[in-house]
Amino acid sequence: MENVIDVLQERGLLEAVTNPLIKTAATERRLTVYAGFDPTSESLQVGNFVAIMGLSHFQRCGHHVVALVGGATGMIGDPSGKTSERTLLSEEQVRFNQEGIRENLSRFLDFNHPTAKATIVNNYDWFRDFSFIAFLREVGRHFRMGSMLGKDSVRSRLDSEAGMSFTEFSYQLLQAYDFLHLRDILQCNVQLGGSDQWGNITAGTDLIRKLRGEEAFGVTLPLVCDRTGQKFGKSAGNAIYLNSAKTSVYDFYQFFVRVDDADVIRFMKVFTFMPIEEIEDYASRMAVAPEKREAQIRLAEDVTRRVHGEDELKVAQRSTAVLFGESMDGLNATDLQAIFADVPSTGLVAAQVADQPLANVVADAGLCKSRGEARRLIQSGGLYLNNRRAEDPDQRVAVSDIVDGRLLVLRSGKKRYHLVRVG
RNA sequence: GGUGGGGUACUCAAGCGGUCAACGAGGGCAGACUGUAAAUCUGCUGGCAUAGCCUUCGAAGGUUCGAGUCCUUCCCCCACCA
Repeated sequence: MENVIDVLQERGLLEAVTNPLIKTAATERRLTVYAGFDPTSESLQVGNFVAIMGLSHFQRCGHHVVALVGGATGMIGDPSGKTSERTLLSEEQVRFNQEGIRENLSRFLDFNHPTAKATIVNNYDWFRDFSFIAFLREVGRHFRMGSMLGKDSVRSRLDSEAGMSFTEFSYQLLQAYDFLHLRDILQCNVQLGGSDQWGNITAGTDLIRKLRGEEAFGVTLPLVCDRTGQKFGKSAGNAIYLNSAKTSVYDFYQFFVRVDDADVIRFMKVFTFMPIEEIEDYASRMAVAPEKREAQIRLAEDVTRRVHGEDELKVAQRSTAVLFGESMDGLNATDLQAIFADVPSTGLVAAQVADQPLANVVADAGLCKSRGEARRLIQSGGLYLNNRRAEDPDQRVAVSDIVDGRLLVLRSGKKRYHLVRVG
């Protein structure tokens, strides 16, 4: 069995460890590692993928893994909303989101593995009945102000204009306690997290050392950014989700197809299990013929297959072939519907479409935020109706534009498609 | 609690009573070019029934023919002091 720390390092997935002894520990015994996920949405995002891959590598190397849903910490983290209703609603929402997240995770972690077990827990379960007074007496007293204030996460906030509330300041105590609790109930001895989690993780290892006299480990993963320094996982300002109801398989696939040359090799190492040699092979071929974008296509294929399955991948690939290929003349509504199955779509009644100003239809369909924006898009030549550029901002949708009386294909720019179902 | 500074559009940031839907920069969107690229150049970037109208400058009032700009109260943030 490979050493998981070596594997992470080789793939550029290792930022730092709290204690180098973890490397020998990883070969000598079966570790139990946990990573936390905030249930702020019913679906994880591509941004969470790094941590998932991290856990996955641990499990593949024979260690136990624990995915923690931050039901309690998630509630603290978000200060907006109304206090009285919020707690109850959030609890339901968190339960709901936990299922979505569990579903996401089950595609990557093996919950039925005979030896390397995977578990999912929710920290709300142990924080719910933990009173503030009890928490201060049992946990708070072990934390020193000096070290709490010394954390980068705290200092940078205190130095900024935004400042920091006590609630946010206390967050590190909650996460430290999570680690301690998981150590007690599941013999968890490693915490995995993004590099921004360093302070929270060391708070946990310190607490365990102090109260249990044991050395627990922390491993941080690099924050994955693209070449422009943007945090990975956003497309046009929207997060890319792992759940196809929130981000269509087509958009998901396309997101990876469009990865920049400068990032694609690194992303292959991070987001796939492809052997390093094979990845290097793509790197050398890309150096010769970058315009073929073989690496991007392979990356998109690999990730889409693992997240959404073979069948969904095929549909996305077929859609891509048509959408970036020929004109759509000669295709009927049924063909189009199949091809555009994964393209975002909106249902509108016939009266909202036939003989209506194109700009209104575009706005109503949700392709643009407002009619004014739709008009500007048409004026700048960026709007296509059934793959033909719209020329006039005042033009109306002709009945003959509606394919088989059922469908309208809108496109903004070169690649953002939107389907209107007329019914 | 005291003193001082500050809250302007997605973000940063101009704005010294009318010429402010609000300079500029970044970001975003679109066009040309291209590899569904990068770089570059160009246009747009509050809403609408778009030569016009409506709603915005922390909140609410007030002064004024007219307020993002002046006054009052309140809310929030920052710094220093306690």
